[in-house]
Amino acid sequence: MIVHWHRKDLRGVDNRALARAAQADRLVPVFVLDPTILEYASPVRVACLLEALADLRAWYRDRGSDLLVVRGNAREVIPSLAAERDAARVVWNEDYSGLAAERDEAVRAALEEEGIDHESVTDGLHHEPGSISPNEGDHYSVFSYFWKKWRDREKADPAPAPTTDELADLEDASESEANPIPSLSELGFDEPDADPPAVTRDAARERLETFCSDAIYRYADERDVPAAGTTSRLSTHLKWGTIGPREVYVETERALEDAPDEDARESVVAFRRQLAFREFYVHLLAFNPETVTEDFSGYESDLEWRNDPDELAAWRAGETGYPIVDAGMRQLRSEGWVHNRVRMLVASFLTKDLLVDWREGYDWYRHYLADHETSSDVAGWQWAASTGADAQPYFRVFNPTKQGREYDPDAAYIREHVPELEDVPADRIHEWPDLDTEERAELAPDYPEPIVDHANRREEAIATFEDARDEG
DNA sequence: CATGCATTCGC
DNA sequence: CGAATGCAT
Repeated sequence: MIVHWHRKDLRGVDNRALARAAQADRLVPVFVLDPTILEYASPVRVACLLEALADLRAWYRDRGSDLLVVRGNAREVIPSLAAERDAARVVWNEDYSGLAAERDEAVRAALEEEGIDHESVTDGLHHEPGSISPNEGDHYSVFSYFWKKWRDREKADPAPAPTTDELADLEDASESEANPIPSLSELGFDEPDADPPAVTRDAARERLETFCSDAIYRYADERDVPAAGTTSRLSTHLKWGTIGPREVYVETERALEDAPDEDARESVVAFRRQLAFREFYVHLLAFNPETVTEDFSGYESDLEWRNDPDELAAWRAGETGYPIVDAGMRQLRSEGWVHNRVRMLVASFLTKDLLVDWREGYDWYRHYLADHETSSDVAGWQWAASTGADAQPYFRVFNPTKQGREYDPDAAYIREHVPELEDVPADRIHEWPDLDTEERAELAPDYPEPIVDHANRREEAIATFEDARDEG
């Protein structure tokens, strides 16, 4: 038999390593709850993980098999489990992010020491790092060139799910009873603040099919409007692997065929472009693992971050007095998810207006986002901070007031997340930082005063970045 | 408000 | 080869 080690591929359908192994021998699926990995987790993410595990276990049990859930260090658990069951091979799907890549190297070494065969394949993205590259060098650092090649390259079909016959019969295995999926508190985590949508196969398929039959056709026009609900919301499923990238792409092909007009077709392509962004960032991190903590493109001298603890606390709490910033920061806590335009805008506010080191923002996202991916979040934060691979110019600073007016004209998104402003008219909300203090107190006595003046802070930020550029 | 990246052009 | 071009969530 072959051991399939599940990691960020919590599904039986469209799972490449699983499908390949199934052709060779009976499968024993296993997931390892590794304390060294859990150290970097957070309540909301562990809650998602446990839900997805329970769902996957049920999927296997429906097929007369089971998912073994083992606690311990993967480098010990995987070889010993393979040896105990006399497995011919251990297979898994690649994870290119820093910590996982290190762990996998250690597991490979341990397996080799035991003389156990192993194999890993690319599954979480269409084109693996190194496969899309410029004429010279191993990866692109500018997205548009990457996109041209990604878009035109042929995509694989979804991988078939293993049949009942291909799965090891684990129905009576005492191991299954001996390794119940632990609870959040058993793993030492508090209940999360957020209550994110279900991380299950049914929820993932439902989301994908709903999105690809309707909203995808308006995606190009509406994706930047947080109140419109036109984004796919597939990020959490892609992160945990409750949906496979090939499944998603196939639905975009169907959507393209069914598209009513040229605008709708372009909209489908606009969505694919976002799928490509995700893969672009995986490549960037795979070839630049140090950028998890280091600036991608450094300035001549270190950036003089202000790092004011009170301002950071206000940003975290969603109490900055800038309505759309606060809406985003509160959505983060309540949903474990934030609309992407708002992610960019709150990131700009933290790194530019408040001049707080992007790593602080990254850590906060890492704690609260159910869909946190090292690759996407590091790249996103560094882009916002103008330290990224394809950084926005340092002098480009989001204007939170303009962004609010432009993308949330009716203030529906703001009001949904900032109840203090529920009864304040949209035009007042959008000019909030420019109103008189008395008027603000009258309109929304419980809502905070703006903690900074954006115009001043913008100037100061640009000056700070210029200083870092010139000296050295 | 710049600059660097990736490609294509021109010598 | 270097210059010119197009372009950047």
